[in-house]
Amino acid sequence: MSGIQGTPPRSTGEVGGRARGSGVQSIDRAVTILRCFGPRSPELGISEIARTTGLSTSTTHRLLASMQHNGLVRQVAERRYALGPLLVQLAGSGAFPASLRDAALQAMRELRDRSDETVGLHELLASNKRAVVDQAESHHALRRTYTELGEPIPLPHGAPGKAILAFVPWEVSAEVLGEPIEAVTPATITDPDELRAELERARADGFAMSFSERTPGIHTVAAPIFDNRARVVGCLSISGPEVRMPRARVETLSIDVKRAAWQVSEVLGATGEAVRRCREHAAPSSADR
Amino acid sequence: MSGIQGTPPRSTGEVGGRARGSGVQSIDRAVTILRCFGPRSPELGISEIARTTGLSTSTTHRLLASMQHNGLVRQVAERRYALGPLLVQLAGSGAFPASLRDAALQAMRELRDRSDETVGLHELLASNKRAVVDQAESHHALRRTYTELGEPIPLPHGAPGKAILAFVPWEVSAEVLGEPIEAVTPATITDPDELRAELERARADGFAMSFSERTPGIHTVAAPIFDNRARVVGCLSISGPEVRMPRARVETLSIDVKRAAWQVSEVLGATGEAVRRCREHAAPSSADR
DNA sequence: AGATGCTATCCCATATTACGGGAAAAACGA
DNA sequence: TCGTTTTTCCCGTAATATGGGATAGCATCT
Repeated sequence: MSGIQGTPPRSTGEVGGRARGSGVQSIDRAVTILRCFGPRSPELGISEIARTTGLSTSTTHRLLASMQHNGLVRQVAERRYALGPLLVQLAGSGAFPASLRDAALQAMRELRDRSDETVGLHELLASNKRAVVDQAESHHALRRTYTELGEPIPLPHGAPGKAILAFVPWEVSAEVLGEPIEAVTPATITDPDELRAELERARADGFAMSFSERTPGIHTVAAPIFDNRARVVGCLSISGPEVRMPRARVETLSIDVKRAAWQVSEVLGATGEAVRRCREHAAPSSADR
Repeated sequence: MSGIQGTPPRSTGEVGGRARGSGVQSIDRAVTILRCFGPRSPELGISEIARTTGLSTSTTHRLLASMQHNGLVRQVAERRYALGPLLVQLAGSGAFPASLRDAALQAMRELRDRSDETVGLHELLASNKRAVVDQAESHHALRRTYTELGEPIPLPHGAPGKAILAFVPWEVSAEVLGEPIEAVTPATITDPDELRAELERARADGFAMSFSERTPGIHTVAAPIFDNRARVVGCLSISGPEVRMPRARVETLSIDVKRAAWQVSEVLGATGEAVRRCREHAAPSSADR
């Protein structure tokens, strides 16, 4: 700890505790610094940053100066730094997938190829319904095909709707659950309490299932997609005929859908923590109910 | 050009042509790479990046690997890179000024202190009107004071409205200009053609003036504020009594308002190029009119 | 007011880190 | 199939970034 020599050997790296070997130290460190900023601490001083990152103040100062020069951070006041305009610039530059469709395209293909069942992309509409916005069709002769692209569908019908409904803010789900549910197949869940329990389960598992609830003979798994503001924006689903989709397979596939949906969420800038917040806001804990 | 020696001295720096001395080379270079991505080229290969930045492919490869590791870029396909999720994450993390007010606060104070006249912050509403959302008052005994905070005001009335109207998409301004304009003072511009000419001028100059057009005895300069999607979101204004605000001073102050408004725009992530696009979209060139 | 931390900034000798060339490997196009 | 372009890997080199220390500016406590 004590500086005996003029210049002791530098620490071998390791700033934030992440694994070694990413290549360029300065970039790691710069990102570590950027990560210090958050909703809880939108502004930071140099030594504050130095302490949380474990860097020396000299280094922190130099990095910050360079980052400021490049617009990664800005000096919001004397001895006060905040995230810089470059980030918002790039985020809004149009270089990002403008639509959910673009963001999901690749993941959908992969998911379809892995399962060889039809993959659906569903989007939450402002009207608190959902619409199928894209599909990647299975190659089987007998397969699910979405003919109703863009058509608004009530959230309580089918796995995709349930996957979305489970993560929507509770004010919204309360509103949706307040209205009577039309039975479109014999298996449709019409009892609000039963649906509530189903949603609770979906929230815990991170996916929802449907066995002929909306279309007779079709079984579906769906997992939600989040954006960078921690809101559900839609979901991915795998659908197929009941002959190929017994409960066991549906449950197996749930792992793949979840992974794929999460992959899309990441592209949209979602973070684990953000989703946690979302989950909490969707289910007012038993405390305040 | 020919590699005579084993390792010739490295170029003295200078990647993108920007001035020297920012401090940390790797950060400069990383940002230069990030800047390569844009609406025109959302995906790039390594050698493509190396060519546009002037870096060697080795260096580019190493930097990219590190940036990918940190989420600054992502590999969208084999040999295809795009901007990474970290950017959207940080941009949406809530560490940014949530409101126009927050973003403008500092600039407003500075502008007020420099001019010692009342500075107003105006926001474009969805209803195609504007509202005063904040003010920094002059210290003079005789000064402009906004009493109507939050009140919707038609865009054709006064300098702030004109500054906004001049940069709004032309569909919108066409709609606003289609309706009759109520005269609220003798100086109000009610002739659509006259207003159109005025807007054209404001678009060219980057600011708008008003001499008792909305409130008798008050002269105002205003300059627009843009966001990271290149949309006008509002404007800053300086207002004062006519005795202190002859045309000459108004014109002088226009420089300060413009600078301050631009400063706010930058905080919101606006870029020069984005604003150029905005300007073009606001004024369909004589070609297509 | 004076004293005492704390923070930001600057400078410098040092060697660690990142550099670019070159070559192999892999993908692409013909 | 072969030639070309692009990506990846390795390595010796020195340029680059590093951390310590010193200075000066603030804020808080006594």
